[in-house]
Amino acid sequence: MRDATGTTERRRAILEGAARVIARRGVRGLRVADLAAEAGVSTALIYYHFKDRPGVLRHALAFIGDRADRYTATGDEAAAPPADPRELLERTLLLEFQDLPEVRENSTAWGELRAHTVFDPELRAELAAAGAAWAAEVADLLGAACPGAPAPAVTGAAERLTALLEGLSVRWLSGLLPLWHARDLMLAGVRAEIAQLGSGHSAEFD
Amino acid sequence: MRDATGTTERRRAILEGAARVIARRGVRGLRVADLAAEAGVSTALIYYHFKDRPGVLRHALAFIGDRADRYTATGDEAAAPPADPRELLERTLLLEFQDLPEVRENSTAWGELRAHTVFDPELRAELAAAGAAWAAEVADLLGAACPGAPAPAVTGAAERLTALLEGLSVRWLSGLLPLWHARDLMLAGVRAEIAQLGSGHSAEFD
DNA sequence: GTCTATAAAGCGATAGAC
DNA sequence: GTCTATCGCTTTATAGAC
Repeated sequence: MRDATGTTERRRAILEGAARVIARRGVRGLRVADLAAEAGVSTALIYYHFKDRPGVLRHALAFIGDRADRYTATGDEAAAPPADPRELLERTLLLEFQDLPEVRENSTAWGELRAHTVFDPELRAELAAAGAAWAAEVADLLGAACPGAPAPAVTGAAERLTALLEGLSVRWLSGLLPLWHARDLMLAGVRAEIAQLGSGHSAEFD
Repeated sequence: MRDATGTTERRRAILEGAARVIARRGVRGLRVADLAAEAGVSTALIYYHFKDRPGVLRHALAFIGDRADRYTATGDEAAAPPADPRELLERTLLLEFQDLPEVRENSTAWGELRAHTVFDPELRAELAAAGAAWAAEVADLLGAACPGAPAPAVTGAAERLTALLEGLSVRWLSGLLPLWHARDLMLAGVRAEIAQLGSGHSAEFD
């Protein structure tokens, strides 16, 4: 029995365990034996399904990326009324600042993926693609919030907001910044960028 | 023979090697044997000088932190004329975006330290202290650039700028963002924050 | 597909000579 | 202070039974 992504249930259980172990110990702290214990299987089964440790990592990070897409996308159908574009943007960005296991797992894994790519370019392509998609989504929302702003300025602002988000996220996850403070700083950052875009000067060029 | 910091030359050579290895493989990728090869000494000598692997890491990170202070501080005496506060701020922040071995080593180690603290709080205190000092320095420069701005708004803007800097830095170091683009985005971020501070609205509160 | 058992390698750390 | 040699634990990965 396979689900939509072609993943058997056993494989899925292992990948869910991997997400939990990565959130707890990091990508580089993941031990195959720990993962086996977490998922309630033998180490041999993990090698059977994923070939080797890098294989586990690749699939786990893809799995985590899919999950993130899903909870990002459900902003549409869920909760509150249409709302204005700015509020929609703020709500989307704040989705990353919630003290829920799934959000922590995704954010932690994402940060790990970035940090790991500094030393090992192997996953760079996937990271670039996912990051570009995410920045484009933010740019769309931002463009809707600032109808008159020139496109390059909007793109730049979106890149800054996603970079800011990750800078704040790692501070929160490492216990250096309380969650509420991270959220406040994120919101203020959005407002500063929107004000700049609305003022008619491009933030990108002199 | 000891230098000003009480470090023998041999110890210093090992720590410089550690900075290089950390820049190449990360804090968690540092192997004592690799470091020994890099520094041209035996592994035993490393244990003789630094007791164990965490000891190497502690001293290496302190060493790297000192070096960073030094090149941050030399902005005063060096190069160009007094310059206005905004330009001084911009120059200070852009110091972190240079393709020089020492800067790469420092930025890489700093990012590693942050990422590592997500999973191991052991170094959290040092990280918090260094981060707070850095944010305060940025806040001072920012305050000088925006004389009328309320202190809490300046503090918040400084926190965002340091978070943005690290978010951009990791993208640069992982090869996802060309250096010039990271620099442009950083400058635009500074300008957006300054514009917001100058406009009279606090970015921190509604 | 899944397990138990184990080989093989990696790595931190120490002993002891010089 | 510095080296060579090695110990012992941890971790990846495979063999082979079921």
